[in-house]
Amino acid sequence: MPKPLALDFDPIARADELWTRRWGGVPSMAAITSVMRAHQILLSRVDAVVKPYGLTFARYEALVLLTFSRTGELPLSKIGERLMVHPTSVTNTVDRLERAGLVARRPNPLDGRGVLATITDRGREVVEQATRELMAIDFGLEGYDADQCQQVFDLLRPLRVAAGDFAPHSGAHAAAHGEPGEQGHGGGAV
Amino acid sequence: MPKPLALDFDPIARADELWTRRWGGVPSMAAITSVMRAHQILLSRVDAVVKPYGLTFARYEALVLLTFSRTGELPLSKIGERLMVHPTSVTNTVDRLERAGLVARRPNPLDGRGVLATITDRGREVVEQATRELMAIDFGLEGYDADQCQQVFDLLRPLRVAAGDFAPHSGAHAAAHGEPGEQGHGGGAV
DNA sequence: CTCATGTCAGCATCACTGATATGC
DNA sequence: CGCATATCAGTGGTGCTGACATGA
Repeated sequence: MPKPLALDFDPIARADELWTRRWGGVPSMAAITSVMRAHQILLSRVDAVVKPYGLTFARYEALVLLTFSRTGELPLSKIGERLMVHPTSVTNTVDRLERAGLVARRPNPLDGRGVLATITDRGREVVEQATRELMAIDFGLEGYDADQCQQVFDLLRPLRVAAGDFAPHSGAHAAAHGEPGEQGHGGGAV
Repeated sequence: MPKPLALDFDPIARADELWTRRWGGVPSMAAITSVMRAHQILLSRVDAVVKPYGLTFARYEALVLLTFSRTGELPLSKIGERLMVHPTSVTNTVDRLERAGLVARRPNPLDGRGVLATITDRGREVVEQATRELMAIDFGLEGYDADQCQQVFDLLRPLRVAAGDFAPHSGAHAAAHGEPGEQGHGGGAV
């Protein structure tokens, strides 16, 4: 469980030393590799928790998003927009959830082209349970207090803004708050 | 290029509001989704830069690692260790690089079981060029100054330590420095 | 007609499991 | 012998392009 500790030094720090000698200081290299590795660690943790429910973190996020809607259903296009995933990925995600009996598809009565994904009762149960478990491990961020989590959010927010994810409206309200989301790691920006 | 701005609100911030109402405050949710999205943005940026060279960021990292070794060659096992990727992934990565003529394989003279990956002259040229381009865009972190990059590194380091990536040796030396690395997003820890 | 929505086929990358050959 | 070093086959998840049918 402790995992033998592969290295006796920080590989990112080590690489930076060599990098600096060769190409000069590049602080962004340490930052991006840190993000890459953090993503990998966190994803493997949450995926492991959610796996027994036949879910991946991406599918879990979609399910959560549905519980956030008043009626428990959303057009697939909305899902893709909020989760920032490619339309074809939404189709795929909903396919899996549907086959697992966690959501159902039905035509959008307001738009003949569209399709609504509706969360089922079983879907709601699964979300509740999985969420409890995920909260129990702080979504993989055990050891990080509220302030540190807030720092992560604040620090990475400008990147999302720069990528055009959303318009940083008037108030820096949200930023000064630090609020989690059901969003994700889906489609490509930039 | 500016990308129409999909949303007029921060989806992560929005989700947190709803999340808080439903399950109570969970600061880690905003943090993890921020990391997920940041990973996606950065990866798409660097991959785009490196693509013309027939590389992915993962392969680029492996190539850089080779240039860091005195002789320009490393056992595949070492590569996997430093890049934190699964052995089978290393085989795959080296396969691609070899087919592209950027590295060559040869048996390890010191260990009959092992294989060395050696960077070729062309591999060195490609690394130089790709690196120049990546540095020009700050590895996707344009807009982040040295201090902010350092914060990202510092903030995520405890997570890597907790995952058992390495033993945080005596001095907080490295941490107090903030150094980039060629590391990555390979195999799973935890 | 143009545009949006969703689906499908297909391709590339990647992580991992399990089995295997080889050598320490 | 047990263990380490690759490799190979196969699976699953994901992301994207291109093409398409349908309807606003």
